[in-house]
Amino acid sequence: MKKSLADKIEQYLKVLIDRSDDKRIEIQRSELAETFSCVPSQVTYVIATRFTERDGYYTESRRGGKGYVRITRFSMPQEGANLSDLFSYCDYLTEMELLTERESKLLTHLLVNAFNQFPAETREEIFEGIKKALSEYVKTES
Amino acid sequence: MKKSLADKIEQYLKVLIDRSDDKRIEIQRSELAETFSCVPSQVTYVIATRFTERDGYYTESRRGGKGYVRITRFSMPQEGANLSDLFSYCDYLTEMELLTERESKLLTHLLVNAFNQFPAETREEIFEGIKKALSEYVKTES
DNA sequence: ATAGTCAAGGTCAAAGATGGTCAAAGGGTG
DNA sequence: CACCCTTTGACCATCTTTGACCTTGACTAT
Repeated sequence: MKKSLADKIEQYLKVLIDRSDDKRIEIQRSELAETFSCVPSQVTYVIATRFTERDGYYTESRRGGKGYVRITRFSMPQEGANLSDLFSYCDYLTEMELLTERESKLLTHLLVNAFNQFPAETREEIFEGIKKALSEYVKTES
Repeated sequence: MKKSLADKIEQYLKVLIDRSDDKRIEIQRSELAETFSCVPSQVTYVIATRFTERDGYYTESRRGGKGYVRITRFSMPQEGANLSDLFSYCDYLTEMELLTERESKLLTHLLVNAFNQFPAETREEIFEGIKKALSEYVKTES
């Protein structure tokens, strides 16, 4: 897939967050713009479209000298999904009104019942795949 | 019988999919149109008529800068039975009004995207499990 | 304290870049 | 000829990139 500038900046920031100790980074908008040779508002755009609460992030910022933008990931990272993780993710999506009660119930039913024949590690991989696909889905679907 | 442009584009895409690792390709509509010296909507036409769900393909796209069209083949000779089975089962449940359109779409997305890291046999088992759990679900839910 | 200056970040709308839709025109085949 | 599939193009929807203008906060000179 060809990556747009916005995609690249998004990825860059997500790697930074992954590497951070507390899933939180502070950047300077203009500095990042400089790094990617773009206008500062491009950074604002990326944050506005890819680091929303829906996506599991919240942001704070301060203007003026020594300003910053802080991004914190509050939802679970992609790795190591387990059943209860996915449950809370479903709950979360339901609260955000990205899934209906019924949809959440359907998913929950599947999660509990559909994969019992697999060993624990396989199930974990399955859950991980579902989680990723689910987060893609809610992004495009509302 | 003479091969139409649409036929050529179809063949071209199918070769690309065959060669791909995961039976999934991403193209740019306008670029492909350029390659075949035709209007972009020709590509849309080919995809709409020859890469349907019935044919065993699933497509997604994104507009705007660096947009793309992604085509996934889910129906490979050996494993196709199950996934397309599940698809038609979803369709069936939707027609019976046991699932909503949106629920069916959500499931379809998960089916196509969540399990690509697994080998075909595992996927088949997964689909089987899902099908069972799904049929239980709709029983309890009505 | 007060006001001025400058260095951030924010907003918003326009322009650019793709893909989608639909209906009309074109062409081949029975 | 009639029908169906193909080809085109005008217009639409969505996502990205850019830039002009606005707001805020820290620091400094008075």
